[in-house]
Amino acid sequence: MEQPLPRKSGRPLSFDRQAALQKAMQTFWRHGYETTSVSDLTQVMGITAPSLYTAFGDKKRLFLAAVRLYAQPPEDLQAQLDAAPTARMAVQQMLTAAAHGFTGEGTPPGCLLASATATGSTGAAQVQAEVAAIRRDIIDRLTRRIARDRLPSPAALAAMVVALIQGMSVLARDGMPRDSLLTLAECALAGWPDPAPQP
Amino acid sequence: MEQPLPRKSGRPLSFDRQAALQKAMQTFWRHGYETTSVSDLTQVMGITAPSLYTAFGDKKRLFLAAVRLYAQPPEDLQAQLDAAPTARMAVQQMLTAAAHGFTGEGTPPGCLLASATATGSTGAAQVQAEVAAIRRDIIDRLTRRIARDRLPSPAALAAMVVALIQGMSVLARDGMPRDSLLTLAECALAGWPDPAPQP
DNA sequence: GGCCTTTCATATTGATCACTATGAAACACC
DNA sequence: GGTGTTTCATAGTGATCAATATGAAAGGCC
Repeated sequence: MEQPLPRKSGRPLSFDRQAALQKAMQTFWRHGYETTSVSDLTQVMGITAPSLYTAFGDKKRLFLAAVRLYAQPPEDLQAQLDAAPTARMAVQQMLTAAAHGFTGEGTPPGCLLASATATGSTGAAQVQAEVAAIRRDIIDRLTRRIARDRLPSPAALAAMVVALIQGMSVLARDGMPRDSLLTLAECALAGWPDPAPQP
Repeated sequence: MEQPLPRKSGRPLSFDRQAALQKAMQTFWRHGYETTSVSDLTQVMGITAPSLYTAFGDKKRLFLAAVRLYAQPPEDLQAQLDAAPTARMAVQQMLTAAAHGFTGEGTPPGCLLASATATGSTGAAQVQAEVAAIRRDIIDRLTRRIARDRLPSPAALAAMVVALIQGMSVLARDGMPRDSLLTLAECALAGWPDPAPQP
């Protein structure tokens, strides 16, 4: 995190920085990056605009901090992929987690990464690119995991899984219930290719 | 269309209404609903704000007109589904068309329906709902076509296909080339269930 | 040409946008 | 208590938002 080092002196923060970031994340999650105003953020975070700017820099940096809070760290995903006995089970785990995460009771529907920067003005191109890089990283790691199992066309399979997850976010936002998303994922996994015979 | 009937008298329109709507659609397609300003629209449509408002009502109605211009009319989709020899081939047709449509040379990447209202402020809820209704209609029609082939869990299969298409839009926006999207779709279709034996 | 209807270009509306200048207030340290 | 540092609340910055008021201009119809 780029969290500034704790000051040696001066008036202390009057709010919980992490809790405020959590609130900001949920708001970006529900309403998107550009379609969330700083006024929305200060209201939900319970702080004033100057406090927001001194604590987080600006709206863009606050969003990126929210993304880092939302997204699973790359090393965690890698550990999950490595720990899974097969690529198929790793994918099943990812799909199930997505179905649950996109339909949480206390959280907005869908996936922050899928929706928050789905569109934007030209000024938001950099933020969009950073989120796209996260998706690419996920596809790359999943591709390598699938290749380890010697399945055919691992890159296409990995891209298919990520596309499916991002699309599940759209349907979740449309109101599709968790059960439907889970059976949907089950259907997709039913067609997963059989492992190649070991030499 | 809610296009107003041609006036009997008065000063004629000085611009091509359909061409202007086409330009507006492309802009909403690239930059989204709320993240496209009326100023952006007038600039790209080559008309002034009062002309836009007299010709299209307001920003919301202009967007909905752009959506109707973009989206395949329901009866066209139904005709395609009915004409396809199997549900599998209908799905293959949809996925291929998506891969091509999301990576057109002269058009923005991705799918207008998938991205333009992916997020938004509370004031855009109605517009989001109208786009969601289009997706639901597609899922419903595809479900019935799959059920006609007596495949297992047609609703889940249909939802999976639509999710995949919406996710392909995300990857297309990330810059994924057409070939990759096509092989991705091929992978998904490889797992399509076999038709049940005819009684 | 004169009348009616509609669209035109110009200029603006109040609201909201992201962001900040200002000075008082709250802590650590001496 | 005094000093230095940082955050606080208040208020406001110019820019841009969606949407319009205004009156001139352009056509059909008589």
